[in-house]
Amino acid sequence: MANQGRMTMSGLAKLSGVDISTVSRALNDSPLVNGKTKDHILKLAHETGYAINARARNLRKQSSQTLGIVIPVYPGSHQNLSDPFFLEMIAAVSQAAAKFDYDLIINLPNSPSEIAERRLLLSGKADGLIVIGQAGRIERLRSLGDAADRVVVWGGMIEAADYTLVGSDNFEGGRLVGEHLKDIGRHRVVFLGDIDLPEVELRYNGLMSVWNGDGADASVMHVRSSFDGHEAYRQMLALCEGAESFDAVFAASDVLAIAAIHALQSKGLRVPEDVAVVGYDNIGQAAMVSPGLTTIDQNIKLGGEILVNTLVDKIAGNPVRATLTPTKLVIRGSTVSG
Amino acid sequence: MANQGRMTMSGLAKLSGVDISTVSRALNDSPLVNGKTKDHILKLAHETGYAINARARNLRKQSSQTLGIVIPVYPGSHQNLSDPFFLEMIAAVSQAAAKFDYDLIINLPNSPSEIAERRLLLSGKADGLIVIGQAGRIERLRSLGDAADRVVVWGGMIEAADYTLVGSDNFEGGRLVGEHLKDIGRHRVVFLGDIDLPEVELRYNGLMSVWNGDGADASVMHVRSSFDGHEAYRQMLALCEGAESFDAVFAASDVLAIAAIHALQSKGLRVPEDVAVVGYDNIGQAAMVSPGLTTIDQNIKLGGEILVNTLVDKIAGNPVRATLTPTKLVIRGSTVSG
DNA sequence: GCGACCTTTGCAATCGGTTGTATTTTTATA
DNA sequence: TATAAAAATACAACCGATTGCAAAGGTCGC
Repeated sequence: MANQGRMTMSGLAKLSGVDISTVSRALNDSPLVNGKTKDHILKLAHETGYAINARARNLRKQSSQTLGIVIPVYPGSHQNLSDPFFLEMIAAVSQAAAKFDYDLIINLPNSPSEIAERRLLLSGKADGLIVIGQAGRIERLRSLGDAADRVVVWGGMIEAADYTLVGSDNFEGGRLVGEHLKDIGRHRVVFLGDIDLPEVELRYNGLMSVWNGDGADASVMHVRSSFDGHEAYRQMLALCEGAESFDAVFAASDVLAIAAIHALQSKGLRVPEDVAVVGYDNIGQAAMVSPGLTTIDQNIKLGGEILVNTLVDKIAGNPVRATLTPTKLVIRGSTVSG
Repeated sequence: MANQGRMTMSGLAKLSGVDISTVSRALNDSPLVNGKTKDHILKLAHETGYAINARARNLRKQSSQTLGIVIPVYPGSHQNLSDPFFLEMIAAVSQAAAKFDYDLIINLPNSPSEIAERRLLLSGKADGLIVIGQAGRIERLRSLGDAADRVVVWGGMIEAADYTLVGSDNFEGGRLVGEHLKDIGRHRVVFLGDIDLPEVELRYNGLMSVWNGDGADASVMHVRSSFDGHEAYRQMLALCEGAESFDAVFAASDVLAIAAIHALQSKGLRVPEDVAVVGYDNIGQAAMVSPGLTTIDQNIKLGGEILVNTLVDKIAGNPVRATLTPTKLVIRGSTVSG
């Protein structure tokens, strides 16, 4: 029993003695249907456990009430796999999408060359696409063609982008960190990250801007690292073994910052007394590591909402423009003790 | 130009001068179609940038080539929002699903009472569902009815389950931790977690089993905490301020363990010298915090694969049974120094 | 009491594929 | 060359909804 041969609208139509079109209207709460009729049909639908067949509805309505989110986590470089930033972003986007009754398809491409993203769009599995991060895919994003008007990208604002961008103010984030380091009297700063990535470059530029025009009594050293904590750890160990001296580290993400602290401490350096460390993202763990991590909060929740709102607007055909979300500094024990 | 009025199969049929059914078969690489014809159609499809309309295909084939994954992250209790365990699980499931050409819809219910999960199934948006964790929803899972044969749950093995379970061996994980603590001579253990959650209870029981029958020269104290790092932090602070003495903490997750270390260190206790700390999950950060975290590795990647394989089997109508994935201890600095 | 109008319902086309079966064409066999 | 068998293609029904339009029933005013 149960619903083998699952209930359909025409089944309900037969049961209730009206036409299938009336059933459809009733279930969609159309004002065309008489109140009593509607109630009757709704009751029947409830009793039989009927649920509208999304597949049929999607086909007819030429929409799937589904958004796609593409996150560049390549198994080869399985570092970011565990960067909580992504999960927080997924959660933010998912919750924002739910407000519009959109479901969310998550796509973790297996390689930078993957084209699954376009597939989702062209096949109609998703009505729109959110891409997290533009690193390594700027060219491909630019060649989206007419698919571009159903795509929104999370990333730093760059000139070259002719697609819709939403992102936090990376330059300002970097600047805030610089100001803070200046405030606490640190002048020999290590920037840990890969400035070939657009977002990271902006953070770096923001940091540098603090000392521009100033008496050049500060030095910033770039130590290149991907977003892989293990790589950052190795780089920091190597740095400690070198001759350079420094009193602060600004890492391009909290994961890198945590790795840096680990490396510093294992070399006998104290944080923050010997070296102050600042991260980026303000992931949940940032407050829980010891010492607590000073970091930049990107307001991911707001970012996710804006991403979705923007995309929904685009899908509706409304013009949209790039958006910056605010950024703020969160000070904890990794830069200020006590 | 471009594809306003996007290309369809019947468009391709007209272009190539064959019937639409032949086009369909050609695109699906059916052996019924002549090689030359097939090539011709494929070439045309490529030139026009044609992509099969998934909405139509799904309707006709009564399947959507999509799986759903439900993750209980309630915004009210936004703790777990950042637990990297979930992201690693999502990644594992996503990659496993891709092997079967399944896309993945991610659903983060807004409250424990949410029924989005059934909706995905009944509406046909998803062919099957993976539910991560059974805490607080055992009753609802048991009442899935005939939907149960398209659902697989990740969680600890419990008797009451009449749905399909896949999970790591939580009892064994707890036991391994117990053995390790015994090995390093710790006898006054704090268990940090909520043993009302089935998985956590199993870990607790595993831990306890080590000293059963033994001379009861060991004590285990249960300190209740949800999976929220902040709560664990507060609980540990309170514990430190109390009179109880202990030399080890076994936390139900790495996030809790990291929080515990933070609390201990802020109270001037040394890890591992004064208190050894063990976590659970082996998330990416576990190796990166200081000291490195001794923890149980659940092999999430394998877990994700088994979840998907099992679900695909169920969808195909094959009988399946509960599966345990192996578990292993990873020893780092939080229990053994040097 | 009759036409105008409003409310409610039904009819039928449509969304874009898939697939069982019939039909045509080609190849193989005698 | 006739004919059976095989290969290739075409026909048509179908998946389960949505929606423009027509039609039926009912209300109202005059």
